[in-house]
Amino acid sequence: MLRNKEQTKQKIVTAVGGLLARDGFAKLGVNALAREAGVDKVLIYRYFDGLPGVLRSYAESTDFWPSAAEVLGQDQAPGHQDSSRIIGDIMVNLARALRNRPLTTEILAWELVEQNELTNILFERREQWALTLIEDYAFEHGQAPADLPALTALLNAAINYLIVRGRTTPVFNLVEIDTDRGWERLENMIRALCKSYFSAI
Amino acid sequence: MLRNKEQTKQKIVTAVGGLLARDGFAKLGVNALAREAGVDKVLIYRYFDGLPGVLRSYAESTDFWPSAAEVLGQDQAPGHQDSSRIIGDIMVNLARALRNRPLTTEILAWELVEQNELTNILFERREQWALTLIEDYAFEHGQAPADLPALTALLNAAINYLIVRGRTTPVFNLVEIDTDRGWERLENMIRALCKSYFSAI
DNA sequence: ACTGTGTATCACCTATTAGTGACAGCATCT
DNA sequence: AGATGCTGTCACTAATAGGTGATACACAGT
Repeated sequence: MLRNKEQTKQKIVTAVGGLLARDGFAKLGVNALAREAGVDKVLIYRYFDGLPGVLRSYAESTDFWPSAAEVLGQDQAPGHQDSSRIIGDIMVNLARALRNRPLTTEILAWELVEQNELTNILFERREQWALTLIEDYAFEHGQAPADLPALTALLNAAINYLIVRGRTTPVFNLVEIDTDRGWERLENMIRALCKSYFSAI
Repeated sequence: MLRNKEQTKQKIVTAVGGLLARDGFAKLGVNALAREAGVDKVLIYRYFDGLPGVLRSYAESTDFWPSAAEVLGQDQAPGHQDSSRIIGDIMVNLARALRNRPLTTEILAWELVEQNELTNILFERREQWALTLIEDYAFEHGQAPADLPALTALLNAAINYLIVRGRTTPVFNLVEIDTDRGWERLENMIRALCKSYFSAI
C-alpha cells in the first residue's frame, strides 16, 4: 500500500513485461497483471482505463523493435559497402536482434493472433522501419533493385516466423531453429540469397 | 436427438472445421463445439475422451497439408525440368495451395500459439513433406545444392508467416498480402531468388 | 410385458475471467 | 476540527470455461 500514484502506475506498466516474459501473452489479463504488480486490479481501470491503456503505456516505455541504426551495423561508411551485402547484413542483424528480444518475440506471436495497442504500435514501427531502410538504400545506390519491398518482406517474414516458431518447437523443415548452429545455416542462406540475387540483376 | 453414435461422432468432428473456419481456433472449446454440432457436450467426453480426441479424429479425417504431388505440379517429367526452377515452382505452388486452405491457415496460426493434436500432426506432415521433397530433389539432380533444407525452411517460413498474417492485416513490409496483386510480387520474388541462387552455385 | 444396454439430456460443480460499487485510510485545505 | 479529495481494499456480479453424476428415453432380447 504505497499511496503513490505514479509509482503504482509504474509497477503496473513494468509488470506487463514481467508477465509477458514469464507466462506469455495468453496469460496477460487484468487479474494476472494486478497479481503480478502486487496491486488491486481496480487501479488498472482507474489509472489506465483498462488493459489497452496499460499496453499503450507499456509500448511507449519500450523500444521493442530494433532501430534502423542497430540493424545497419556500426561500420557504415556511406557508399563504401559492397552493395550486394547490405540487405543480407541488415536481415542477419535483424534476426540476431530479434533473437535477443524475447519480449518482442512474444509480441510478434501475439500479433498473429489478435490486434491490440501493443501489436498496433509494433506494426507501425515495423512499417516505418521498412520504409526507412528502403528509402536509405535507394538514396545510396541510386536505382533500387527490382521490388526491394518484396525481398525484404519475404526475408523479414521468414525471420519472424522462425523466431516465433522457435519459442515452442526446436525444428522447422529439418533445420534446428532453437540453436546457434541452426541459425548459422539460416544466416548463411539469407546472405547467399541476397548475394546471388543482387549479382543477378 | 439422433440415437446414432457414428453419425453423432461425425457431426462433432465436422463441427470442428466449421467452427475453425467461422470463429478461429481461439473460440474452439468444448462448449462452443457442442453448440456448433448441436449436441450435448458430454458426448464429446464420452465418445472422444475430450477435445484432444476430437482434434485427433479431425486430423485423420482431413488432408490439410498439400501433398507433394499437388505442390510438384502436374507437368513433371523427371529430368526434363529446368533445375533452377523446380524449387521456386514448388514454393509458389505451396503458397497458392495454402492460400486456398483457410482451415490450414487457421491451424498454422494455432501452431504458433499452442501445441495440440492438430498442430502436432500438421508438424509431422510438414516435416515429412520437406524430407520427401528434398530426397526427391537429391535423387533426380544428383548433388543437392548447398543446404537445401535451409533454403526451403526460409521460403516455407516466409510463406507461412505471410499467409497467417494476412488473416488480420492487409500489409506487411509495404507489400499487400491480402491481394492477388501483392502475392504476384511475392511469387516473382520467390522465383527470382531461387533462380539466381541456383545459377550461382 | 420386463429387463438390460446404449444413446442422449439435464443439472450441477468449481475455477477463472472482466468489470463495478461501496468503503476505509490518509492528506491537505479551510 | 471538519470537510474534501485522492489512494487503495474489499466484495460482489455476470459470463464463460472445463468437467461430472444422475436421469430420461429408445430399442434389443427374453
